[in-house]
Amino acid sequence: MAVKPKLRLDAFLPYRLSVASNAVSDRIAETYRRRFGLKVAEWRLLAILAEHERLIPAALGAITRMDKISVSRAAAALIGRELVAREQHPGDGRSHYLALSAGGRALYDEIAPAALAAEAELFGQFTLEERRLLDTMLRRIEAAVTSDD
Amino acid sequence: MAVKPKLRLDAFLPYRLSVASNAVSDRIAETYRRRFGLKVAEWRLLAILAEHERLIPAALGAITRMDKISVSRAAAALIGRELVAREQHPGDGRSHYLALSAGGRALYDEIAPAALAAEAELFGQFTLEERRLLDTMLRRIEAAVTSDD
DNA sequence: TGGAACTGGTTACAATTGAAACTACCGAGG
DNA sequence: CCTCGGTAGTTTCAATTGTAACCAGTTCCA
Repeated sequence: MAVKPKLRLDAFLPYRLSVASNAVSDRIAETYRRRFGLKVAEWRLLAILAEHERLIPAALGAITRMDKISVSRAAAALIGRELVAREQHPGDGRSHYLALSAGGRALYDEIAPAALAAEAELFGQFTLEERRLLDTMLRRIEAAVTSDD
Repeated sequence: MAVKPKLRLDAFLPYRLSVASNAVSDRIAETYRRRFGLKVAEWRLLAILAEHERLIPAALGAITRMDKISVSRAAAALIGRELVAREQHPGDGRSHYLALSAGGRALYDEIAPAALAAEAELFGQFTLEERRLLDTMLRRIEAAVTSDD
């Protein structure tokens, strides 16, 4: 007869994942907020725009897995602080490009080391090998969720 | 000269962790909500109370890592549906015990297999060994965050 | 024993977030 | 062309969440 697997919340992987992730997010969000006045969503757009020259909001959403409302709001906040600029989209009048301003680039250059330092503090206990493994596992989990929905 | 580590959001572990965790949480939360009308916080209290006979709200908070307001609200919802009952606390008049009612137990018995099935669907691709490794890594991350704050 | 400081839990209000409707625009088919 | 279905992004309104104040009740110590 099959063993009936018993549920224990403490050993329930979705729970463990959530607790660990929230702990990390809270900690890092606090850094962004206190030191730079940015929310996580805003920081993500900044980071992606730093890697991409210019993008339309939909592309930002696809890359960061944020829904379009969140992108819209985060972008509005960044534009309000003149960290990001809007540019006309030549091909499609409904959309527009977003790109870092000089100030946005400067802020990013300041945050990036802080972000890497925070990561190092939290994940420094892991070997490079372990980090790679964790990265791979997290991507596999993501794939499992998004595959069939 | 040292290599200057460059930040790429896609490879940034806190980001990967957050994306994976949110994907899993969203998926599972949807199950609880649609099928049982429970929010994640309520489900957590239910699960812990199923393992513990009776607990005071503060203990529930400590175990589930929820703050006392969330515990209070989730408990109120469960009591409203008569899934959980309040019992007097003999020693301290400010507090009280919470315990599953018969209905709460019955609902839990129904949800537990669904939760395990959801876990199996998302993490079934991992070997037992890998799951143990993931669990350990997540606990190490948690410890790193909570150690020095 | 009688405050003063503290703790557990709840409540009230503000800020954040999410869902649905809306506006402006595009693009295909008649 | 010109309408109709669809898409990009924004706005509005409601629900959720977080923060701060609050009310017992308890503890400590004069």
